[in-house]
Amino acid sequence: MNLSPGQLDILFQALGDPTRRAILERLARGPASVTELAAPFDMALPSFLGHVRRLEAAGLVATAKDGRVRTVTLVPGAFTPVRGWLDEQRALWEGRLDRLDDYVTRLMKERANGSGSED
Amino acid sequence: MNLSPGQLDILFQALGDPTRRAILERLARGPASVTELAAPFDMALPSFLGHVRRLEAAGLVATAKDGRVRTVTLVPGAFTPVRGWLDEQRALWEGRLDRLDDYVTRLMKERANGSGSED
DNA sequence: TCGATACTTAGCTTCTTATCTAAGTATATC
DNA sequence: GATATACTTAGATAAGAAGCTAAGTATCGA
Repeated sequence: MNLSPGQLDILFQALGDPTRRAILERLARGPASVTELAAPFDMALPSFLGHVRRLEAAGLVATAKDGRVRTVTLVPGAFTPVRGWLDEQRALWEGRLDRLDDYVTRLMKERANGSGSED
Repeated sequence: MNLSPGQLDILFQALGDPTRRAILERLARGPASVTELAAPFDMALPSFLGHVRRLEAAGLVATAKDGRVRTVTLVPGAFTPVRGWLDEQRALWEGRLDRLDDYVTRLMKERANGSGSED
C-alpha cells in the first residue's frame, strides 16, 4: 500500500501550521462544529474555514453538514503515512549505524589478528 | 523539555517538500557535499542550496565548510519533536477511546442492572 | 414569515516559497 | 599565475498561502 507522491507533502504541509495542529488536538477529544472549533482563535471565520478545508484535503479530518451545522471529526488512521516515513527514515539511519558498527568490528578484528605493520 | 512554539512549524514545513525529504533519505546513508547531493535533481544549484539551508534552519541537517566543499550531515535526534507531537496526538486519541469505552461499559452495566425505565 | 445563526463565496492584499539567470568569491590544481 | 571547481550572492518572477471584509445562502426557532 504505497501512497501517491504528493500525499506526504500535503500531510506534512497541513501539519506545519499551529492553528491546524491545534484543531487536530481539539478534535482528538471529539467532533465539533466549525463555529465551536473556531471559537478559541482570533481569526475571521472564512480564514479559519480555510484551515479546516486544508485539513480535509489532507485527509486528516472529515466533515459533514447536517442542517446548517458542519461537523468536523478526526480521521484516525490519517497520520499513518507520516509515521511510516519517519519510521523508514529511522530504519535507514539505524541501518547505517549497523553497517558502521560492522565496519569498526571488522577493523578491530583485523588489528587483533595483528600484523601490526600499518603505521 | 518543551520546544519553542514555532519549532514544530519549521520542522513540519521543512518535511513538506519532496526534494528536502529526498535529501534527508540520501543523508541517512552518510554525509555528502552539496554538489554531490544536488546531482540527482534537475534544479539549478542556488535553488537546491535553498533547500539545504531550509533543512539546516530546521535543525535537521548540519553543514560545515572545508576548503571549497560544504559537507552536509544528518542531525540524528532532529525528528524527535515531530515524533513527540505525533505520539501525543495518538495518546489523546486513545485516551478518548478509553473514555468512550468506559462510558459504554458503564452504560451496559446500568442496563444490566436493568431499571429499564430510561428511553 | 422574520430574525438570528452557521456557514459560504467572492475578491483583495500581503507575505512566503520555489524557481531561475547572471555574476561573484574562495580554493584547488596544473 | 591561469583555470577549473564548488559554492555563494544578488536580483527577478511567478505561484501559493494566510489573512481580511463584504455580501450571499440555507436553516432554525419564535
